[in-house]
Order: sequence, then C-alpha cells, then structure tokens
Amino acid sequence: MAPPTRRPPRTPDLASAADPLAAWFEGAARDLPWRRERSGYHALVSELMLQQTQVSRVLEKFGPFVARFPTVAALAAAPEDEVLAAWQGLGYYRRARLLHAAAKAVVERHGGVVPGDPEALLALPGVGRYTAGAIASIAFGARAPIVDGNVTRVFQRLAAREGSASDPAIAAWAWGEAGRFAAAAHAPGTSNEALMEFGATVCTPAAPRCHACPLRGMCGAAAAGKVDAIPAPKKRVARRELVLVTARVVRGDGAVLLEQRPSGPKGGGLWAGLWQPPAVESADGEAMGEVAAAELLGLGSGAGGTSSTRAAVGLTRLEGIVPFATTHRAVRFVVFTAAVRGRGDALATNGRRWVTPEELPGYALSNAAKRVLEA
DNA sequence: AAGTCGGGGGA
DNA sequence: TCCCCAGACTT
Repeated sequence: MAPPTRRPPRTPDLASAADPLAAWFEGAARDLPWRRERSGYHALVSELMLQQTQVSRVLEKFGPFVARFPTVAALAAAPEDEVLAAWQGLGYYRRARLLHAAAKAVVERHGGVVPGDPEALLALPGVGRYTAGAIASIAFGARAPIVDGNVTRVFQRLAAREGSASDPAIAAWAWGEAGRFAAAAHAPGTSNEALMEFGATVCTPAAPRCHACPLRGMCGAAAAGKVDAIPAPKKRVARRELVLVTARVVRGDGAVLLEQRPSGPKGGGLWAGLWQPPAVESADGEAMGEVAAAELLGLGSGAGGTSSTRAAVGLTRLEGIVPFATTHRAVRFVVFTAAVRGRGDALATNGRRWVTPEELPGYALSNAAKRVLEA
C-alpha cells in the first residue's frame, strides 16, 4: 500500500516559541508604566488592575494609584474608601477590595514584602493561578506558567486547535502547554510577558496582523486558513434589564445628595460600596410621575413624606432616561431632579450625605453614576 | 459548571 | 450590535 501522501496535522511544539518570542519582545515591547520598575508591589497592583481589563484602560490609573499608595504598607494602612476612590472608573470594584486585603496579608504574613513564589502568591486575596504565575515570573523570574485570554488564543491558533477558549478542556490543555513553554524558556518571565504582548498587539482577537507575525511559519491556523475561526466565539448570555429611578438632588451651594450602595462581606453586587445619587429599582420607572418617584426614593414630596422633608425638597421633575450597559446588565436610569433651598439637613438621613463639588473627588462613583450626575 | 462583576474600544 | 479584555470568586 502506498504511504499516505499527506500526514495528519502535527501539533507544533509551542514551547519552541518561547525564546523567539522573547527576542521579538525585546524590540516590540510597549513602554508601559509598570514595566519601568519591576517590583513585586508594582506587579501586584498592575496585574490586579489588568484582570479582564485592557492595557489602555489601566494606563491612566496605575501611575496615580501607586503615587497615592507608594508601598504595600501604605496601601494596607489606607482607608477602604480611598482605595475605592483611586480605583474609580476601572470597573470590577471587588478587585480593589481584594487588592487592599492582599496588601494587608502581605504586611501580616510577609513583613510587607510581596513574595516571589507562586504558592505564597496564590494564597493572597484576588490572586488566582494566572496572577500568581504572572507576578512570580515577570517580577521575580520564576519558572511559572501563565494562561490568560491572550495565551489561550495564541496557543489555539498556533496548534490549530478549534473550540471555545472557555471550554475547560481547552483551558487544561493550555495550562499544560504553558508549563512546557515556561520550562523551555531561557528567561521565563520575559517569554511569558512576550507571549501576552504578542497576543495583545499581533495575534489579536479580530483582524490579527499575520503579515507581521514572527511565528507565521509555525502557525497551524494560518496554514489551514482558520485564523478568523479560532478560537470559537464565546456563547453570550442575555443582558438582564434594570431600571433605576434616580434623583439628582442639588443644593444651592452646588452640593449633591449621595448614598452608598450596599457591599456585602463577599464583595456584594453591582457597584458595591460605590456612591450614587439616591436610586431605587423599579419595574416601571419610566411611567412613574414626579410624586411617585419622590415617594419611592424617600424624598417625601408626596403625601407619604414627613412635614420636614416636604418642606426641604423642591419640585421634582423628570429629566430624562440615561442608558448604561455592562456585560450582564442593561441599565436605564430614570433621572429626576430637585433643587433644594437651605441646608437640606432633613434629607441627609439613612446614610445619605450632601457632597460638595470640592469633596466629590474623594468619593468613589461608578462611571454610570457620574453620567447620571452630568446628564 | 455556571453566574456575577464594569466599562470602553473596535469591528 | 456584538465581541473582547494580563480573571477571581461564589454557588
């Protein structure tokens, strides 16, 4: 029998890309703030910020954050409010609490020095398998594997392995490959970082720059013409709708009334612990009149209000609808406004506070709440 | 294993 | 409009 004219596709040796990628990285690395000082602390902060967050978004937040909290000890000693305020706009605010808790743990367990081994790092709040490997390898040169969205995508394409990146079998395979990749690297930290940089700037999710790819010769997806089909898109979940009746209550001196969203011990829900104009969830907020809205919000201009609040709050009127989308939510803020004469002390109850424009930067507001205030 | 948690940029 | 992003944690 004649031998097959064509052998079955063989998985390329992904580990062989470790040193070429590191060499490519030397000339292609972006100048990022957290690459200037390779300390464990800077690695910890940047990696927490970069979880599910693009570099461009972290770029403007990292510098001010480490300037405000220059050391692990400074961060650990800071009030949580200030940490949240410094995290403002980054999203996934639980990470800010976890980073704060991690700093405290580093002070308690490690004398304020971020540990360099993956085991100790993994024990820190907010530090999972990826982040532990990233800090250990990039900041300390440890031979630890990492797998993030970039790594999975690059590996899948090089190996022409179809499927979704969220498939547990794909993830397990990627971790195995990442282990061999780190084991083969001359400088594991550099190769790991190069691998992510490569995924972020060349082997991008959409419209990858295959023409400029240093690994094109070993790419199975390119050979098979399947670059655009690998990895398979993640199945999407429907966004739940949320209607928040909101009141922008402004005092004569420009102060606005704010309240703090609840934050449970396990992180809480949407925008947990952040401040916002008084808001209440409602199924039919858009159809709601001024009186009903004020009553629902406890602003008391309706028949249910106390005499003191009735006197304090002026006429409330519907300002408009502010839409806001997150990954899992489609939020519509139904915004009412009210001008308040006098000090409005009667409204500053139940945790609500008057916040002047000068004080506002010290309060952590979601970008959604900011948008409502500016509407 | 699935759900939750922000927000914006790019196709 | 839909997709993704230097994921971790809870149930």
